[in-house]
Amino acid sequence: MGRRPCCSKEMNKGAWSRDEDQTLSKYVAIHGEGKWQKVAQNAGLNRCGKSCRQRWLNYLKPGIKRGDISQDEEDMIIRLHRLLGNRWALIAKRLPGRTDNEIKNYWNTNLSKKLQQQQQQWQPPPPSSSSSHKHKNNLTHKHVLVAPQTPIPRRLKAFHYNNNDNNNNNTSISPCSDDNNEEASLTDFLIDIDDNDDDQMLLVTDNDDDHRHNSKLLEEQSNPSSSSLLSSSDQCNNLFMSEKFDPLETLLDVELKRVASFLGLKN
DNA sequence: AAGGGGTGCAACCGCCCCTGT
DNA sequence: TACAGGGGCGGTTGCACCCCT
Repeated sequence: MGRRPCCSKEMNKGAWSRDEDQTLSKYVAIHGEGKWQKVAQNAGLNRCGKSCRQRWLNYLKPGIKRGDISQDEEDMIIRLHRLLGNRWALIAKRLPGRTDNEIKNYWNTNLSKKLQQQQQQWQPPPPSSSSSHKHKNNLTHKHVLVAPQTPIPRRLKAFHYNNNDNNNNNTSISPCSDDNNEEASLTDFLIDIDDNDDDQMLLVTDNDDDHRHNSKLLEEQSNPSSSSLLSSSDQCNNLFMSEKFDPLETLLDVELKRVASFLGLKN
């Protein structure tokens, strides 16, 4: 017994015509988004509901930007991808007007190639260096791309809060996964490209100050009234149960401040 | 001019999660 | 609690276009 296809074979497929775009745009403008199966039916589009949704969200929705990804946006994509892996929807949320599909395509066609090139070309600068080093394709070594070393579980539900050593404040937070074999620490991917002038690229480890700083931020946000008296499992549960707390969002906020600083942006 | 290979990107596919019943 | 359907998401495909020979 195979899976039932979501669309009949008689549905239109392939590129959308201008008429179809107009029909869909008009319908959504009047009735709003959602209920995509009904959109397809009621608007008279011989298209799968999913196809309508994708067309609207990726191309027709007002405010969508097309092409010309700026250097700043590229830097942001690189940093976010390092943080999140292939979670394009989350990355897209941080880039106004950009869609997950566009970012995914941009990564696959441009950035992944740069990654490969840089892994071949980049060599660590001498320790005493005080300026950025230009490489081919005009990237400084500050822009070195680093792929996640461990795949992130496709969807995270919560984070484990590990308090390994209370005396040493050696705490860490890692994602909880449905599949223990896939468990990975999000902070494993936090690679800090030094903003200082010493041009050192640092791998953030469980013992790193930045990591502890991020973990502390997570801890404080999840439980402002000091969680130090709670057990690890209680703290994990608190993170999980808090409606307002989104671990990835929080890590993103921390990371975005660093990116803004890195790019010299004030806001 | 032709055709073969490479590239970019729109769109499809299928898995997973959430929600309603 | 179990199930079904819809929606969200990431991976993959297929095609149009471009460039090179």
